[in-house]
Amino acid sequence: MEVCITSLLRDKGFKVTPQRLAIYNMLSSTRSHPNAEMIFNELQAMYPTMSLATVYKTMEILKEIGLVQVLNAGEDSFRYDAVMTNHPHVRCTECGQVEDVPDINIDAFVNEVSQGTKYQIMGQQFYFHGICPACQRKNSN
Amino acid sequence: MEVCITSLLRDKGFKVTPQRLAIYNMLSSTRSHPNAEMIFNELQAMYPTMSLATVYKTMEILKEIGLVQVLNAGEDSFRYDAVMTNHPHVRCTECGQVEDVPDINIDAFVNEVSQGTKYQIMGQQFYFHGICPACQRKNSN
DNA sequence: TTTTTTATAGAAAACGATTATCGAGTAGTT
DNA sequence: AACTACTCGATAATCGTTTTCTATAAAAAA
Repeated sequence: MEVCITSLLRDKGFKVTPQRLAIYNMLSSTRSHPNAEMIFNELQAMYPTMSLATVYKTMEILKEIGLVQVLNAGEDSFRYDAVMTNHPHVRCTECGQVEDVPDINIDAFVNEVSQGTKYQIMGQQFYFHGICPACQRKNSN
Repeated sequence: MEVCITSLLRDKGFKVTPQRLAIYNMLSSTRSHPNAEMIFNELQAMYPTMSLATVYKTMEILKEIGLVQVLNAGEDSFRYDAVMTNHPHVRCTECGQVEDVPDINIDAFVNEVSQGTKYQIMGQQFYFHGICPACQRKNSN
């Protein structure tokens, strides 16, 4: 991982800095699909001088070199995901958490759309919203 | 249509105003999935005193009474659609236009996800991005 | 290792979409 | 017509994100 991001950055003419490694490591070791502010807060303890602008600029670079994808789950801020495989996400409308939708093969559906439209399809994003198990339990009490 | 929005507004305690009718009529007679500013610009000629804030406030109400849905196609602004059936959208990454994906039945796919997750699914949005026919032609020249 | 070059980090300001505030005016009711 | 509550439009505020600028750190050159 470390090697991967290091060489990828260098190859594209970007410098390898502690901040970039820290941001990518934090993102690739969580499943919470954090937004910029969540990443910033998480890194505060270890990197007290980290700037929110640095998070944004780093995400821009990581997106450019293909290490993260940007999620837009219908909120007012963007979330980031270091898992680059194309998978649907589901957001809880009560607690706001965003999770992966597991064990779903989207290829057949994507192919159907690709063939049914005259667009040259380059990618897609699927977002579901609903109520997560924890909030369902909370509601039934 | 006119009757529909009029009674729906009244039933929910909202007043029927020329601005609200104009905004809804404009939205329901286009396929361009405009954002607030596009709606505002479109109505400038007929309603020169229309405020952008009024567009936003009206969209909030129309969403609440179930006459429009909000689209989030990965841009920095929201788009609006007066067609309430759940259908995928595709955005051209070159010219930025957003179109409906026609003739696609998403029910089977939605059901598969609903059963595969522990969430109580309430809705979903599918966005594709690619290059539209016009831009493909433009590129090949 | 030292020097030189160039990109970067961080602070602060700028930006843009959206929302809130408020006073004057209008819709719907009596 | 009169009354009440809601709404419009102008403006300011908000908030996520981007830009600007300068000291500094990373990489290259010497």
